[in-house]
Amino acid sequence: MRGAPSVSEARREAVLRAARELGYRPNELARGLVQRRTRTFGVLLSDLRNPFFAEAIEGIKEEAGAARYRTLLNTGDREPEREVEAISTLLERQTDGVILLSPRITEEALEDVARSAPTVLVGRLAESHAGLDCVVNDDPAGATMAVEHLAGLGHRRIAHVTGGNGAGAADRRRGYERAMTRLGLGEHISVAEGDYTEAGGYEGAKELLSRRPLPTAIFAANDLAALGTLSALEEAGVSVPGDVSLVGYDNTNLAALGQISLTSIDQPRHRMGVLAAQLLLERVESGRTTPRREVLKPRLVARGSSAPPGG
Amino acid sequence: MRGAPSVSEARREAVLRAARELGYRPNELARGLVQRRTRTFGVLLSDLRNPFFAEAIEGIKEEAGAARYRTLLNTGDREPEREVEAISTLLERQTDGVILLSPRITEEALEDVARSAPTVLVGRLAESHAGLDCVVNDDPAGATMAVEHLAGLGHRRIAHVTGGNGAGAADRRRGYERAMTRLGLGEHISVAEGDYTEAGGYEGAKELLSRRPLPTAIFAANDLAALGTLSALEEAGVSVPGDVSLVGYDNTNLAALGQISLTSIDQPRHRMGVLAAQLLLERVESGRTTPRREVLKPRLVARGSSAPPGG
DNA sequence: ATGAAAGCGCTAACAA
DNA sequence: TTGTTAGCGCTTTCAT
Repeated sequence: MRGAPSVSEARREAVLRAARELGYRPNELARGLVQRRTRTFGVLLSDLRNPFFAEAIEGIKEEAGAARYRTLLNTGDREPEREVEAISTLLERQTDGVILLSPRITEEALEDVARSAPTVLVGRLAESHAGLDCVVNDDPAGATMAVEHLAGLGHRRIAHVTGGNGAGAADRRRGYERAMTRLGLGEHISVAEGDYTEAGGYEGAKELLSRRPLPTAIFAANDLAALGTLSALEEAGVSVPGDVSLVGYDNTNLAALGQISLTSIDQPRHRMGVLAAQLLLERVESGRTTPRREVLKPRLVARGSSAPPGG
Repeated sequence: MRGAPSVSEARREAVLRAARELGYRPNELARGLVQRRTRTFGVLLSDLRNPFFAEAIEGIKEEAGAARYRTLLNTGDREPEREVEAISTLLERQTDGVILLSPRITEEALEDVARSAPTVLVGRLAESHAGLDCVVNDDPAGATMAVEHLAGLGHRRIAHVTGGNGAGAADRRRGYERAMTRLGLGEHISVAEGDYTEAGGYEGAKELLSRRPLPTAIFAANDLAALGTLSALEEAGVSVPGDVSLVGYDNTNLAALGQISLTSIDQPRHRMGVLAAQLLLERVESGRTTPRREVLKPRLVARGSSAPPGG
């Protein structure tokens, strides 16, 4: 009898002590089966290598923990199908709800998930609002900030390494293209595919370096891609910010490293995690079903990787 | 009837189709309850910010997946008590076994876990062999390599920033001290506490910088700590490797970044993950109970952060 | 090849 | 306050 309402003190202690001695662990499976809830949230994170998620998860755990919810993590290694599987693993264990951090799964798979359990999507907007909440930073605005920052420094040939089919990548790319057009730099739009990873950024940057004229600035879709870009530039003997300025996205701890000193667009990760957990709690505890969207403001953090061209 | 031995094709298809249409998901809790096994491994990782674990987990997932085992992750944010809780969350959901990646929990808590379920400890050796397997790299040997590398370059005042109470940190520290003594550099032993994080490395390096004479080389207990050390050095206007050489541990992707170019001791992370999963599978499937220890060889990867002193 | 019944470890509802 | 009973969704065993 765990946490029963009316049991004598003596008995409770005796039982608890005995349990401890026997190394008893309650079988949460059985408990969950009868209670039809497990007080557990499932969290899918798209990439264990991206430090962006660590802080978001801290926020989730804080908020969930305060409401006495446990958290279970899983990852699908950025592969849509593996992500679906990873989410299934979570769902089949009857997590009361799931938070999907920047998943790459299709809209269809997303709707399947949302139909199965309360779902909060982070880092990406669902096309259909069907019964799931979204927490994002304003990607188009963030991309615009990056472009305006570089243009403000005097750059015109500003290129972009995308996040491929990653969460929010399309919005960042569109934001870049629109900002360029709006600033009258439409003819200088130059886009290379990446995929939110270091390797992807490296390949994207190589592609950009093969084009002429060379860009004087590059906006990478996230910090990881910016690091890959940095490697490609260095390898090609292109100095940063001397020859090419660079701006990333996420403002992870990597961007802040002295040797990297990457100008980056900050997302309020911790806050996003907290918000995601709150939204999920609302759905699970208060039974809210009307979908909600939270769009947070990004913020540019200028560092050493961006400077006027030809500087 | 999932995967039954003898059901007519027609029926099977019909049922499967209907299930799909209804969005049916099997309740693995119920299944696990009756089968008394869940075909799920729990994995605790100590730090989501440390890219070291990403590859180890890939290895685990590969090997476990091949044997049709699912994987569930959790983290305790490097706090011993939270780790215990995170492991409980895993265990109470009846994971068939757990893999603990560099946990900070006490030996006692570790034994509790091992008593509850098949357990494989990675990154740290258990004092008692009681029914759990260990997969580690040879930390004393790795630390020795770091010291010998630096001494070979001509350094004598080689200091060490520790990993605090982190997994394997004590062994790395001892390896450092012994190697220094063996090389006749005992009087130059200088140790500052860190904790396997960037912040810890930063603080440890600040401490070292406050001592006189300054070291000409620093061996940091892991790459994250080395990054923190790098920040502290840069802040103090100390150039690397000009004034001070630096060696890390883990050889994460961070060490390989061109701007960082950190000499580091490599651990075969992927292999360690594969091995851990294999050991756990042996315990779970073949019922092995005799404990095993796998000690893998580390390897020094020299990069730009280490050079002869006064260079 | 299919249906019926028992039971996994737990909690909820009720009776004593 | 305590003991008893039923049943969560599934698999397994035994009849049919």
